[in-house]
Amino acid sequence: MAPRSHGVTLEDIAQRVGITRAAASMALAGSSRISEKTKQAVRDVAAELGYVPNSVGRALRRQRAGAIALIVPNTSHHVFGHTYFMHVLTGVSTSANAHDAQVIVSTNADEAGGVSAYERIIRSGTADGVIVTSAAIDDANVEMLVASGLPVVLIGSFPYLPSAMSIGADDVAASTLVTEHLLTVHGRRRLMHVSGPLDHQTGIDRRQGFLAALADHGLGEDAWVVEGDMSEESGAAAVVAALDSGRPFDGVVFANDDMAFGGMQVLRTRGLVVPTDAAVVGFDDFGLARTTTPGITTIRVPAERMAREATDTLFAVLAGQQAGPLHRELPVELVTRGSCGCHVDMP
Amino acid sequence: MAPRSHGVTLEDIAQRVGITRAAASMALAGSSRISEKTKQAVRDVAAELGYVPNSVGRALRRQRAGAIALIVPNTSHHVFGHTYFMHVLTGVSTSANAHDAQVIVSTNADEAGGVSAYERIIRSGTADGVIVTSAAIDDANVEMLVASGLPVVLIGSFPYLPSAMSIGADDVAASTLVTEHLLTVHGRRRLMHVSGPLDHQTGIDRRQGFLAALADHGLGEDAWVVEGDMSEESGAAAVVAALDSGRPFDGVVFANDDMAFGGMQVLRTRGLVVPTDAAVVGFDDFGLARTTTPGITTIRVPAERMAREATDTLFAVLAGQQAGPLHRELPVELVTRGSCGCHVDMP
DNA sequence: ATGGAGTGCTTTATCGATTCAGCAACCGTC
DNA sequence: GACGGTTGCTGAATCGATAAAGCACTCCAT
Repeated sequence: MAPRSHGVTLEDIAQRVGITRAAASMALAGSSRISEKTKQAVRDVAAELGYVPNSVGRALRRQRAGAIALIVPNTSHHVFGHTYFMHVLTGVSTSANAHDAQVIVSTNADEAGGVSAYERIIRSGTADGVIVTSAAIDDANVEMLVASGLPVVLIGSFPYLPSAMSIGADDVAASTLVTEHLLTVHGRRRLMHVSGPLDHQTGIDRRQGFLAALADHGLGEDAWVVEGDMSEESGAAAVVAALDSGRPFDGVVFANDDMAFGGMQVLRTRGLVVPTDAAVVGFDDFGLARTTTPGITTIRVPAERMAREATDTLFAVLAGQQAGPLHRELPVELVTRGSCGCHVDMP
Repeated sequence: MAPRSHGVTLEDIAQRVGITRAAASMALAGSSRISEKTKQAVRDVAAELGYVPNSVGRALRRQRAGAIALIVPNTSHHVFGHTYFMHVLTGVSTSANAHDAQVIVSTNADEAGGVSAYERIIRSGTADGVIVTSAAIDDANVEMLVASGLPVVLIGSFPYLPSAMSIGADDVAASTLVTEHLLTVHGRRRLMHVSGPLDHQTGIDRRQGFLAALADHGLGEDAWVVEGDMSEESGAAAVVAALDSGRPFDGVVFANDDMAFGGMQVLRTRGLVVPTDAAVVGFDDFGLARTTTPGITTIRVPAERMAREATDTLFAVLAGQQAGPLHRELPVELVTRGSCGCHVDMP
């Protein structure tokens, strides 16, 4: 690559003002050891030349990059192409802006050389800390990263990593809540659950919430759970298999909205009406659930807020203000729409 | 902030092997001036210590950051929360990964001090080049950035910036294509167009395409165009106003899918059936159009590919392989669904 | 045996910003 | 008028990696 077009350095300013780099630096930093007259002169010249401190030189000297990384494991590829990620990015970006830091978005694409992207980005000094989202349970990299003592905050729940910092949502309670809704408000009794992948805590917790609700109603005996992968296709496939099995059901609790949408399409194709023949509920409310017909009753996951608070926490760690491990779970909200029978859409 | 936990440096390796930093550096670089034996020793120690080159030191010395920035103007705030951005990020990220570069995502949030975020990020050496997306026509920062000679590639069409590099889609032809579809295939004659904001080239071009199609059919005289802002709400508002005006129409060409969705909801609320009473077409196909009922006939904009090619071009510029200005327009594709009358959805 | 070409490293300088120890000049004070 | 204290800067070192020049030493050809 060709070298970057040369910028204005402190040296340029110093020469113009007739002082040294060091003095110019102190002047711009507002040191009390520099005369007001010189400070003003330096500021004037800096403005005139359009001086912007070279962040690389500064980072080297200060031993911190002024940037944080947002890492998305490639294992959960569907996540990167998902609306969820936008919310996360917005939250991370908002917090980072408030802390004058850059955001580096990184996928865990290259695994060569035994050093994971997680480690590489931190050890290389490119970023001062990391936000990790949608990590699988068996992702050894996350464990390694947390164990290494580098500043990391995870988005999600990681009960098997007690020393990690994380901000999640109360998936279990939320899933119980939405299942209860079908049981209590709509009197459904034969529910199926299409779970997320069970190597993600989200998949486990949402299934757990479903099972807990059934148990509360004495329906725990023969709970019906099918594992999906959060994709629209897997939701559709689960419903196809359920219909073909002949086992009756009057409601389906999907672990996310994408699968719920896929399932609803199959139901419609088979001539079944949602919610009359089968009520449907989803999870996430990242956008899709609002736009389908009928709208999908779901749990609103505050992804942006989770990301923002995770990032705020990361900056607190970087500032030395956050000591021990910390896990927060943000409250979620039930959003009722047409798919459960609550609101009848327009004719 | 507390200093970053100290990493392994070349000095550590050099000491262990019994050579100097410089030799260690050359060894890892594979220089022919270092004996095979020493090279192997250095590689072994580097692996053992988990050495990762400090990207800041390297960037300072090499005078390039090894990172590019993706800038989204805050003026078009709705864009950041839009699915479009995901596609762009995916494309940029893919190309950057292939070039071993980091991606810095930046909003143009802070405008303080007269130096725009655009300039700051480049002048500070944080990024070697910039991808700018969704810039408004009157965004002086983009002009300044392009004029400064810094490596920039724009996503979109910027006919008023002839010296800029850009990759866009042929919005005019595409809009003509989808309008033609309503005119020719579905025999509609009274079309309304809800445009995007006319301070974006996209808004102008899509309107232009609509008008051209009407003119081709001798309907150019009293073309009906309303300006929206690409939001669902503005699409809804445009349809409300149209219905209330009493002026009859049998089809609406929206400049994007969000507005089409908003419009369709209003039509349904007013008891009108899409496409029977009014055909609807959108633009973008970033996800929404596929999930509504009926599905929205639209133009598929290859956002990810645009972003990928824009980023590839940026790297070509950085490598000095791309000289003159360049503007490419990628082909778009008509995707027919239920909202125009082409496919009847399931009962 | 002597100059030229390798070979394999070391030394030194550099990138830009920042920090810390100095060091003049000047001030007031007893 | 010598002395402590301030004011306002300079000089040098540092962060980590790397490029270029330099310097021993070996080897081969003439």
